[in-house]
Amino acid sequence: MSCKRDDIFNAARNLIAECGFHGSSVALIADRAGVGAGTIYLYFKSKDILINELYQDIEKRISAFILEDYPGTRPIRERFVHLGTRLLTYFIANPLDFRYVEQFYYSPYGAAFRRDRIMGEPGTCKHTVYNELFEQGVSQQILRDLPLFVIDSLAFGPLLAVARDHTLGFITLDEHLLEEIIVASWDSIKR
Amino acid sequence: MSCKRDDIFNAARNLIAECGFHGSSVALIADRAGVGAGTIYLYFKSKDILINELYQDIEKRISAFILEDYPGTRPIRERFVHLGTRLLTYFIANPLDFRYVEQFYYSPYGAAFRRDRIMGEPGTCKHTVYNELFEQGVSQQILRDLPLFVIDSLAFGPLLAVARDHTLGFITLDEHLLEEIIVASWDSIKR
Amino acid sequence: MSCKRDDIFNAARNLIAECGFHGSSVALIADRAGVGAGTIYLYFKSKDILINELYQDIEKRISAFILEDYPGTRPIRERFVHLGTRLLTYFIANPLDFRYVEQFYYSPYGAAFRRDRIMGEPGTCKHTVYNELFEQGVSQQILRDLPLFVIDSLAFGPLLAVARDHTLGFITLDEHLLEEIIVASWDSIKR
Amino acid sequence: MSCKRDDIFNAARNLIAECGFHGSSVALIADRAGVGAGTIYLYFKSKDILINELYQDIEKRISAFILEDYPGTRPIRERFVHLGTRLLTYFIANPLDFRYVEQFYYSPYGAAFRRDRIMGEPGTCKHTVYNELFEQGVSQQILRDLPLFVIDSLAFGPLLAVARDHTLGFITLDEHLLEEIIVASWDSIKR
DNA sequence: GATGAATGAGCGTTCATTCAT
DNA sequence: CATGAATGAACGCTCATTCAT
Repeated sequence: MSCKRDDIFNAARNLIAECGFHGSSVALIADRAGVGAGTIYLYFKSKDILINELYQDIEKRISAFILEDYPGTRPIRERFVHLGTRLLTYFIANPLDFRYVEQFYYSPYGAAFRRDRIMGEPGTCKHTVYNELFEQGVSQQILRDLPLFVIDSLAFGPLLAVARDHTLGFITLDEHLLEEIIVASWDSIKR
Repeated sequence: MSCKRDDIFNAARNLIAECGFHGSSVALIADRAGVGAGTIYLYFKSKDILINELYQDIEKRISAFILEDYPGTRPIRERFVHLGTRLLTYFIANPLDFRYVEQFYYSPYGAAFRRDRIMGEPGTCKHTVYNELFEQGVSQQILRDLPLFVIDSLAFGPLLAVARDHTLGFITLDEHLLEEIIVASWDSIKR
Repeated sequence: MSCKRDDIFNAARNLIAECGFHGSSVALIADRAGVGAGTIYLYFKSKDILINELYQDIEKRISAFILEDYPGTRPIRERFVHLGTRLLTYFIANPLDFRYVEQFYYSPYGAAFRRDRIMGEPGTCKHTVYNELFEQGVSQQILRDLPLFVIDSLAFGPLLAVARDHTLGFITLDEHLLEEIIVASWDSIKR
Repeated sequence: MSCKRDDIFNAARNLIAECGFHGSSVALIADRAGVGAGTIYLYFKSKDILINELYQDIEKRISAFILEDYPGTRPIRERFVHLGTRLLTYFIANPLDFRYVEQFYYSPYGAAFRRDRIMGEPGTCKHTVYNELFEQGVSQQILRDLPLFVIDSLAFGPLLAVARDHTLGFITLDEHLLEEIIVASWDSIKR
């Protein structure tokens, strides 16, 4: 048994992942979700809001997945490997989520979203498990002494790039390759 | 003295960099370029063709810039540092080019463009100065023994990520920071 | 009680009859039909399709009208008089239908339509009640021994011409005049 | 040696005959005429005026052709046969003129043109050689006692219809067939 | 005279959104 | 709650017309 809100989420994600925002009209999303076009507006005030809430929904699921069995008290490196591995694993298992996130991230939607999130934070930067990890790593002199944003980019930039190669079929990420990539990523941030 | 074609290129790049493809109608581009809407069609057969030619134009300029003084006969590492540094330097100096390229790259335009380019190549993969460098690096056992696509992603994924942070104003890339980032990137691909 | 599809049909016919295809934009048709411009596309995939379906609709109504009480077993002459009279009567009663059909027929739309129809026919030429009549007439040596196309043109060329004069107000076709014209037309095809 | 005005006339006639008014932009006409687009406006105030003047030009040439050797003092029938034969002969020899005239005639251009011509006449109807002929024919009780417009339509309706069949390739008008058609046409107007 | 680059109103069409049912 | 017919503003694009050269 499914609820219409989820049907809409799934339809929107699949369609946008495949066809982009431009190729995904509300009517098409409604069609694929098996609901009337008007119904979408019962659950979301506008298409933009649907797009944003869908992103946050996926983010939440990703977050939940990578935090499963998170070894929060183990060494920095082990924790990083866990997070990186889980993230890549998630994207490999859920290529549509990856495609959607990517489309969102690099569009004006993503720019606005990030700007809002950063503006909305009272502290110096958003507080996530990554940031906590990187902050500790820097202060313990395990990671390079670089701004958190930079470490973030060094660490996840390559992971997202290989995830893209994988979803586009340019490479096939097996467990072994995945491990090597995580290690390489670690080597770029560790002191 | 300016020519209308360049005015249109600049207006399109600036507007799309800021507002995305969706938010950049032909009328708006024409307005900003200070020309009539019809004039755009004197220089470009369609909006799509304008978008693609603009991308190729920027790519050409980037390519010319990073190949200036390229030390093609020096060690792998030095060559890599040159390329990475020049690339980031270009993006810092031309943030609108970066925003445009990024939007293009992750949109259906970019997907189609890459598909065409890969299909059009007779060899196994496109031949660029990067690939040559990475191929040599791998065969000389200076770089990790990973698929070229992966090395590419490891090397440039983080560079593009920090360029993004910079253009969004999250960090400020000075010469020193830039150097550290390039080194970090090198550390993730070197053996 | 009216349905929007019919409203659009009527508005399109009236406007095109008066102003031609060129002078009948979708916006104008929608206006006259009392619907939004987008509504037209709920009922017709494109303006071209609207134009073609409208023609076929009128053709069907004409066909139904002239075949009413058709004395299919009576002499050739009587049958011809029936068909000619009914046809002219229809055009007199529905001058907008006549103007539309005429515009359609002599435009590229009509050329394409006839081409398709002739191509689509398995036999040597389209089978209509006219052709059947003329074929019989020729083989029974009641009509001149001329190609069917020619008999067709001899018979209907003048009828359409006088219908045109009537709709333009140059003449007024009363019952008596109509009868004389049909007889004249008959005289040009009979042996 | 050719003059630009004639080049434009020819290009316009050929293009419109083939592609209709809709498919014949000023730029295309200029191209085919081998002149600049602006040049057309040196010779014609607007596209509409070009179209109308072109029609009148063709009409004049047709008129000149059918009046060659016109046996103005011979019996009505002979004169009619002359006019009809010459008219059909002209259209067979100049199919592009026929196609143009036809397109013009049945479009709003033609309707307006005829209306203007009739309005412009102080007498009951326009004075042409046809009308003179038909008037005499009626008053001498050689032709049916019908309004001139009707005789006109009876006489020329079928001729134009067979000319159309010929230009479309449905029939081939040789000298013999042509003669039979003229006779048939005569039979419909003669008493 | 002759040009053709430039224009912008207007085209056919799409689609996010609304609302009567 | 749910619908989908209806909307009209906005889209990409065309083309008759103008005007600086």
